[in-house]
Amino acid sequence: MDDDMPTRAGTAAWWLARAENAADRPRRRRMLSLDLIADTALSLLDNEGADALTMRRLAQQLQCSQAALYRHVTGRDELIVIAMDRAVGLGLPAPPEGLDWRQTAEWLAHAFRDFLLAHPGLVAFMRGTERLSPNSLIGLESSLELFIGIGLSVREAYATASALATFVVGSVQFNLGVATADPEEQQLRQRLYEGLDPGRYPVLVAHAQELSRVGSSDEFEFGLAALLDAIEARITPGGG
Amino acid sequence: MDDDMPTRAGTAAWWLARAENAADRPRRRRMLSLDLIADTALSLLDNEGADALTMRRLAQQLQCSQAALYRHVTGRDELIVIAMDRAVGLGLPAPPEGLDWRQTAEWLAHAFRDFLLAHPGLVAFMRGTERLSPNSLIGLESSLELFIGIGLSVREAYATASALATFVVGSVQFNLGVATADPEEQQLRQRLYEGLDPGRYPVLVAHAQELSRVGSSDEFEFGLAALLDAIEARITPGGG
DNA sequence: ACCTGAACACCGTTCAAGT
DNA sequence: ACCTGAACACCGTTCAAGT
Repeated sequence: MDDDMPTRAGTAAWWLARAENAADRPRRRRMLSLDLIADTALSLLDNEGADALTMRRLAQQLQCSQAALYRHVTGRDELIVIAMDRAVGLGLPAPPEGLDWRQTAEWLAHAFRDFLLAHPGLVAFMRGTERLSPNSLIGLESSLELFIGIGLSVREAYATASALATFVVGSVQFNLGVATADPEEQQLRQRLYEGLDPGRYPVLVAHAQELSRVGSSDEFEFGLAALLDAIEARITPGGG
Repeated sequence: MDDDMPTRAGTAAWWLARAENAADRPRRRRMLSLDLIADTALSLLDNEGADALTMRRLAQQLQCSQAALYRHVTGRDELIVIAMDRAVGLGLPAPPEGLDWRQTAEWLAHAFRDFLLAHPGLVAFMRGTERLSPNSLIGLESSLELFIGIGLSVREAYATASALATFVVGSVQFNLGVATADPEEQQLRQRLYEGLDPGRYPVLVAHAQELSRVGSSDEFEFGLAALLDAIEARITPGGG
């Protein structure tokens, strides 16, 4: 019906259309390719930050005209979705053998978090539009196998995998501009808490120093352990 | 030392400077005020989406010049942080009386999530820069009181409150472009799963229909329950 | 058939010039 | 003392014109 209406990048319809058109996509003999563009976008993000990901700079980096990019990509949004799929592939390596389900989930969560922390330019662009991308689906598939394998229903397994992914990405995103580990930042935070009205913020004022020292890893480890505990409770008879 | 270097909006140093300068901020007798600007920004976000939040459109909406905005705000980033603080204030109403700690936390999490879902234009701008804002600190203070009140340490209480906030915001953000409840979207997702290579994606192919029906609320409710269970385990002797 | 220069319609931010 | 028009240096995207 509306097949010729432009579809927002990242939607199911968009991924479907991509899969169906994979065959007759232009086989380039030139240097410029979608893969090269996506890789260049990622390195631009790493080297110069999120603001540097513009079509102009990308073209400059690739030594082509801006317009040439539009032969491989319908626009900036699509480019971002494709670049994020690549990033997911890089951030989700295969876990080591011989771990039990909990260790596996924990290992993957830490691996992806560490990857995002090492590439802070990426994380601003993770908005769920990459959830249906090939590499995300590989991650989803193995998570589902893992959780169905220990006895969760398909629905539970999906909700579980999804909540874990949400939490890992969300906790990095939500701490992007905070620098909780920097001692100077901590001291400023302490001063901020101490200077509050003790009538309205009694706890923050009373525990200013201790609170200013809690970092984003504390938050992450608590949340991750909580989610894993909940899975464990769900597969233990009498639990939950 | 570097007090006259411009500080990034949302950092502790920035909020500190704001608090200290509160006294001698210009008392405007004109219509234009920071509050009005922030409110207009929020309504622009609601009515026209995230892309519409530009200094130009804001000035147009307020019937002033673009340059006039810069008398109240150092730039767009600062405006966004301030607007997000307003949003947090609107999204975190006081919970009803008579609830126990778990019901309270649950109520607040749902209230904030519902608020974000009702204002999808906002959530893209929540990146943690508003974590130290006045209204966020009000929420933090009351969460800390809640969790310290049931026996958690200060550190645990902070990590708990933080993880909950992260998960609520993250789960909305991570599902922004997904529309999991739309039947048409679900059907497209099912087709996408079904069309995958059964060798590489056996679970996704086998359970395509069921998986395509799981929505973002399933994910949210699982995660929220998990976090609350973990708190409960931590305060129950012998738990955790 | 393929690529590009140049344009279009936007941005955020600044500042000389007005009143 | 306060405000603004107009500019500056950028954007994403398009398309007539080149080879």
